[in-house]
Amino acid sequence: MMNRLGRSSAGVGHIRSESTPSNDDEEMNSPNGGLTHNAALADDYTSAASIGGTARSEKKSKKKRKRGKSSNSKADDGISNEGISRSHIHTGMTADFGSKKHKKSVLSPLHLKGMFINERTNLPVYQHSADIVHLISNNDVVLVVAETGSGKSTQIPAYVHESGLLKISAKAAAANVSSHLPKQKYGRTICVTQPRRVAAITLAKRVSEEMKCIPGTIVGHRVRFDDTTDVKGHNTTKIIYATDGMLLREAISDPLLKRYGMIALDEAHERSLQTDVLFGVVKRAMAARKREPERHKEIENVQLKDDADETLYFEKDEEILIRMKETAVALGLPPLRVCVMSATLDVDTFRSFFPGSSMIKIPGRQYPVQVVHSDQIYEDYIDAALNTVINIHKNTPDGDGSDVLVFLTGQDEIEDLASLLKRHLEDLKNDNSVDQNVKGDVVQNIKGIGTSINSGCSMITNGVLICVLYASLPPEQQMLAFRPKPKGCSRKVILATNIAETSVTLDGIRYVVDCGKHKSREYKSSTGMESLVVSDISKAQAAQRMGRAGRVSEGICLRLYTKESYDLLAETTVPEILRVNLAQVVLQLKSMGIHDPRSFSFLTPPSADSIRKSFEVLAALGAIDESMDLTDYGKEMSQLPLDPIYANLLLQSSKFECVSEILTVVAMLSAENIFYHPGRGGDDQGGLAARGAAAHRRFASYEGDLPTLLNVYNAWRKEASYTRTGNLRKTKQKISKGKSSSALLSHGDWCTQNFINGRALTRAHDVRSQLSDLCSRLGMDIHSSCSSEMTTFYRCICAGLFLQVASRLPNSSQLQVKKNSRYNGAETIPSRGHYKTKIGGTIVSVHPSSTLFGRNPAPKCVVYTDLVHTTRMYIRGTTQIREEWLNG
DNA sequence: TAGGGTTTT
Repeated sequence: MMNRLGRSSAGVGHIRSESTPSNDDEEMNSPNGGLTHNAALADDYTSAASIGGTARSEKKSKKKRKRGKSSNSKADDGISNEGISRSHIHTGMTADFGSKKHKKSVLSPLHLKGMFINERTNLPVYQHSADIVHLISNNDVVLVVAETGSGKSTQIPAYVHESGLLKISAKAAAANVSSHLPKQKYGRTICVTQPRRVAAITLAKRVSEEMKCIPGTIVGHRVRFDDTTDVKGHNTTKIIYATDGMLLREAISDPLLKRYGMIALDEAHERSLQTDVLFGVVKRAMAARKREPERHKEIENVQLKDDADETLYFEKDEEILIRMKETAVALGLPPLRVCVMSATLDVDTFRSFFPGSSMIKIPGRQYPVQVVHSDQIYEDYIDAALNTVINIHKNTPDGDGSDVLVFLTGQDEIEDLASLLKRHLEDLKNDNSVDQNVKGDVVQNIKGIGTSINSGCSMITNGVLICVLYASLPPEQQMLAFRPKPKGCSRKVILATNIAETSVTLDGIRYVVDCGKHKSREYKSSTGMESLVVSDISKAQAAQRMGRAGRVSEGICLRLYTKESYDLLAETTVPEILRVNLAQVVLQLKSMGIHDPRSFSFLTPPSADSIRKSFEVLAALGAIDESMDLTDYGKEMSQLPLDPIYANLLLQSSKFECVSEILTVVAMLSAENIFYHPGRGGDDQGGLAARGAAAHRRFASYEGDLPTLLNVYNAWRKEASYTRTGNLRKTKQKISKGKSSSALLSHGDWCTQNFINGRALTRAHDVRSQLSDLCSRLGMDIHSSCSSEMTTFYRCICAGLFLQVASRLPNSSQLQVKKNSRYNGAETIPSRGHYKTKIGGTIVSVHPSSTLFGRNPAPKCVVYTDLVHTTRMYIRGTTQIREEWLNG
């Protein structure tokens, strides 16, 4: 840390302005056709650019901005070079229009009902509204490539709805098949899927307002614990914004997705696990609802080997598709239209997945962002980030719209940089003799967050508010980054993980500092081992980070890596489906009637090994039988929105008569980040880390982490009924209607005192209620409890997690270690404190966050919830068991 | 001796 302080002159001084990239439209975010927000900002722009420190870069940046326009329009044309249907931005015409003449270029404003007509017609997407509707009406699949701010997510569903397209096609379909059918009830609704809850909720709200309807009538959202659709009756909501996981759930009971006439898969470029699975599910439904009687060529991406079983399964899947088609015909289902909405141009992937799809590109409404790469490779990017931020602060005007967003990989780095920045800003203050009273004023002016200023890592120094932002930070401390700057504070510097890439939006950011790294989860199916590794981001992520500087005005993105390093980055992020344990996905697919997930049409097929491993787990849990068919038990498991391991644990609890306790444990495991661990990295004012640890110790169980989670939940509930009895009763009523309890059960003080994440606990509470309902429906007695008879509880944990057992190694033996490992050249180390996993035989240690860490004597045998590789191999979520329980 | 980010009838 000290060496960082001592090297304050390095950093941005070495960053030079890059010449305009001529063939890379990610580099410059264009001013778009007809929208000019940029001209007036030229002065600010050059002064900001001068942080490079040379007259050369100033001149270049002016030139660059000019060239940026032309280079971008070139890039737009470049799309058609991808071999996709040609799309001209200014007309929106595409070759897929075929012979039909296309006259109207936009929907008449009269077509747009409700409020915000001006706002709606000013959006870039409006210029293409008629084209989009036309494309959607004439193609099964339309790919809309549009950057942030184009209005695609709010407008396209509304255009389709307002055009009456789905009504017409439904009627037509009914007429074609059997005219005696009553009023068409299928295929009338539009579903827009989102990877995140918040997005689904806010989009639905916004579109309701725009269409001047009460939320839940024509437009509604459907996310876990919160469903505002169909308030007026059965299937009355016509535009549903749902999380993709929610639509996936729906597909389990209705693989034909009968209700929907169009499904829009938004944020497709993010390639989240659920969106990826949904691609295949939607494609299957589409194939089944297609009107042409082609029956045998629908399933693609099949890699058949000379294996009788696999052929058998393929035939089974084909039979199922034929049955789905028969159902679709019998019900008169109209064809399913699909609209894929993506911000990046990974068109080859989408195109080969949906052959014959057509595409349209719409400009975003982003201000241009100048990208500056560093001219050297930094070994210590925290140091480089520190100096870059200090240089920005010293050399650019502050005030509104001058905030800085720094992307780092994790909490430690963030806290580290926060304390370094604080010290440097204090030094600056002493140098510049800034008004010493400012700091005091500022703290007084932030109402309701005084405690966070003192207790967290966020702080105000020299008129600069340093905010930290990462997922496990309690919400009240996250809020600091979103609130307007307090009086007397001229600049905000936000230090964030990739939570700020997509999950949250921050206003007023002008400078983005990007370290070029992120932490990502990887999964090895061979060992069942997860690892969390720091790795390079992709170009798509770099563009996403850059875009955060151009939301409200022109911005600057400073990359702490060279242009050469940038060029070597992968184009897109590895899809999640290639990086995670697929047991739950495979179970879901099986329960949708897909016999062999290897024949399932994945956008990017996961490795056969990964699927085989999932099969092994499902077989071991009894979810599938020898012929790989779903068992009754497997069907029950698929009803529970849990990883199959936990679904099994929960179902086992009936036998042990401790359903109540296991419900709690499983719900707590579903909610991440229950414990808040403050201030390890930064300077720890008032011994926060120690206070946090002491608070957590009060809940610790001698037997391990799962009983500890039980203790936390029970303590929280006790607190809840003690302080808020009235509200709690209300909450229960609310939950029974399927609504979230988060508004009423926060228990902020209790959580703060105990360093517990209140939001996570509230979520666990919601999950628990949902799981209770589901268990009741499965005929379980949800009130069955072992009360103080904890041995039954541990036996149940053991029966549920029997695949995740590790035994202590004898203390006397020695372990071989790899050369150049952290053990300083030693070839063997004492085996003390090490465990060996029962399956896979991996040598692991108990994770330091576990209550069993450092316990003396260490338990002989444990079950664990996670096997992770970080700095070394760890088991987390450990609980002591007796080995003999494993046999019965 | 240490936890990127989502999400599920």
